[in-house]
Amino acid sequence: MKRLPDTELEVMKALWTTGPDTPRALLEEWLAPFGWAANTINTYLARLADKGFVAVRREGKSNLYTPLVGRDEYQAFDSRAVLDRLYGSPRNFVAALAREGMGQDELEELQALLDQLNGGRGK
Amino acid sequence: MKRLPDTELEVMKALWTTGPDTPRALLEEWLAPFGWAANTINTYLARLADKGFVAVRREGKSNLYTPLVGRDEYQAFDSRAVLDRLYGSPRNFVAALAREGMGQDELEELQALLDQLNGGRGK
DNA sequence: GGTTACCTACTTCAAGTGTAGTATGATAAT
DNA sequence: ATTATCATACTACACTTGAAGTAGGTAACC
Repeated sequence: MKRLPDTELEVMKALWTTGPDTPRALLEEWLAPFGWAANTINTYLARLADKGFVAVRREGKSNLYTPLVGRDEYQAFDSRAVLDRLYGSPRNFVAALAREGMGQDELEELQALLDQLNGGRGK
Repeated sequence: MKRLPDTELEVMKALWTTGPDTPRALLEEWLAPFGWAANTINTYLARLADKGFVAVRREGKSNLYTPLVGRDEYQAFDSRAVLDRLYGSPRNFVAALAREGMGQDELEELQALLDQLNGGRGK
């Protein structure tokens, strides 16, 4: 797997949220804020298809694109790539966030998750 | 600040580790594993200089490059960019790592950091 | 049944990245 | 001085990414 560029990732995020969908619907329902031309979405979807991230199927007059890589799967891959690239360990990553000023809410959320990850394993 | 491409980041990592240094020394001492041609380093350093990440100074017969952006500073910026791009919160990022299989050691390190971040704040 | 509207496939184009070659000037070695 | 060496600045070039334009098919419209 390879890391996706920003724009393609945005399209994937839309697909992960909505499930299989047409370019037009994606643009109107999820990607409107980017202000892309209709064709632009098609370009990104074609590239994602090339890379094997989505499948294309003809559905009536439009194409229907289906994600082939799940959000969880991609995140698992990407998060590890992030560490390898610059941080080395989860600890260093979170330390960097802390320096930048992690919100109190974020900190608590994280703590809760850690408790769960550890507690789940039974001490 | 903008996120750096992989190769430029590798050069910055070398500079962060070694401090101000010449291209040749960087290549031989830190970047040899990449097998780059000598000129390649120069290109990356020139690009980093353009972007304001390093300063150049003439030192005898060679150039000496000094990092202008600190590792901590860059990491603080980058880590937040990572969240914005895909995860939304530290929690989600760590959850992704956990799915991918975080090591026991990594987990403990992280837990210790969290204790410290929280404990330091009293309570 | 020609025009309109929409859709996709293909092409384009500029900027950024990965990687290095060439030209040129200074230095060191004969 | 002449030549071999090395460092730097500039140039090159293929590939990727961000963004969209164009061409050509099908369906709907009147």
